[in-house]
Amino acid sequence: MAGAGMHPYHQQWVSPPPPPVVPPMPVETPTRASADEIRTVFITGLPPDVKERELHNLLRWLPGFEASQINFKAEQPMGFALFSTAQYAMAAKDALQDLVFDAESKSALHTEMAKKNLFVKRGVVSESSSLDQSKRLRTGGDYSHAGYAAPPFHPPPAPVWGTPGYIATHPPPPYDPYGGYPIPQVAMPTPAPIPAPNRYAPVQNTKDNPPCNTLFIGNLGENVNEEEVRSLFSVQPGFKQMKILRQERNTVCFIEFEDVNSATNVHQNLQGAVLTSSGRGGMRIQFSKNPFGRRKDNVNGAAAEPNGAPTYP
DNA sequence: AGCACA
Repeated sequence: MAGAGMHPYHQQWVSPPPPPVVPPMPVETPTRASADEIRTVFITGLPPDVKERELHNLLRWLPGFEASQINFKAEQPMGFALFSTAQYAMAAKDALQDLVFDAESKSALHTEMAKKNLFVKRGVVSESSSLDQSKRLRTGGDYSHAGYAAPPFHPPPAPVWGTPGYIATHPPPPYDPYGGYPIPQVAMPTPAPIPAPNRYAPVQNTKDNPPCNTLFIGNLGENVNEEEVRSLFSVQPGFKQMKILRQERNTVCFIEFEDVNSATNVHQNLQGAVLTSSGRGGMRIQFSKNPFGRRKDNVNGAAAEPNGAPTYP
């Protein structure tokens, strides 16, 4: 017989308030937020030369994002990202997990919930008068997610692969940085579907030239349709101009891009692409011996210099 | 394998 007394259940049980959706009035929320719930994500795997701005610009698109900070004191930068609720933080943690932050340095993020919440001061950002840049906190600022602009991710312009057959590839999955992360559907201008040929054929590309901003297209049939060539290349990112050159038995083509990078992408992505009007196999794409608009080097002059000293006209 | 333009 337990003399426990009365059941302590009273109507005092206030149903827990729903997550803060839209407070009726802009109440100054005291920084000591909902007590102990952790709504901060701890981020490692950032490249050593990461800038706070870079992390901030990545995070600012995530729902509920409030502020971020990087601690550079440790050997490796440690990032902290504060969200308005624990759910948002956990969703963001999952969304960022293993995200390739920097393809160049191959750095992928590792995220976990932080041990402590990121402490947000009140006026922040602009006030820290240049004393210690590393302590400056980046807050969510004014860009709420209401106006959601296009996210800063520019999916790599991977053309929808045809079936290169010789490399049994699957079409790369559409790049989704949020990976199943529930974000409001926003009508985004479909990132220019880059037409790709529907067929690729193997191509032996022996002896190429050093990368440059101009591509040499070989193995085009003699009566390939220039417009078909143009419509394929002119939509590739970085395309500047092309020149088709009809020779006796075959046709070649030069394509200038804005930079070596865009040329290199096309060099890879469209290698072996089959044009219907070509009547050959796949096209062979090489880097041009001379970039567009540059005169061929004086072959029997400068190039023969034994010490390699270039001679200028 | 074929590399122009200025």
